[in-house]
Amino acid sequence: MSGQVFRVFCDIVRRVPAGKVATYGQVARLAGMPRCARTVGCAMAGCQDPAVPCHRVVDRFGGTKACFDTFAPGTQRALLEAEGVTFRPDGTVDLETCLWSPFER
DNA sequence: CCGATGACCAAAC
DNA sequence: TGTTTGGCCATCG
Repeated sequence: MSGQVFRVFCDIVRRVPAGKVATYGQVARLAGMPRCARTVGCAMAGCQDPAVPCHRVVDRFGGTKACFDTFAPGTQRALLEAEGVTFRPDGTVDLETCLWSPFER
């Protein structure tokens, strides 16, 4: 919570409904910084705020392997599946079905 | 206190 | 059309 940008990211991630996922680039774009996708992940890893569903934020391909440092392997997937998010056979989130649209809620 | 790195993405060559 | 480099903010060392 040291920066205002950080706050913006949290606000956007917080408005992602259960059963939907958002990409780092999407969140960054909504925050007004299209090239600040890295900061989003960094902020999530550094903050880990319980009010911010970091597990609903995935990379552009729907992969969550990069989160193994913060989330144990399979933990994030279990949370998303519990919320109704569908996964592909390759272990990535089905963005075609569960990608969150910023225009809805 | 300063330098380097990082849960990434998109534009440019 | 594919590959490479740049960039943004925060956190770690």
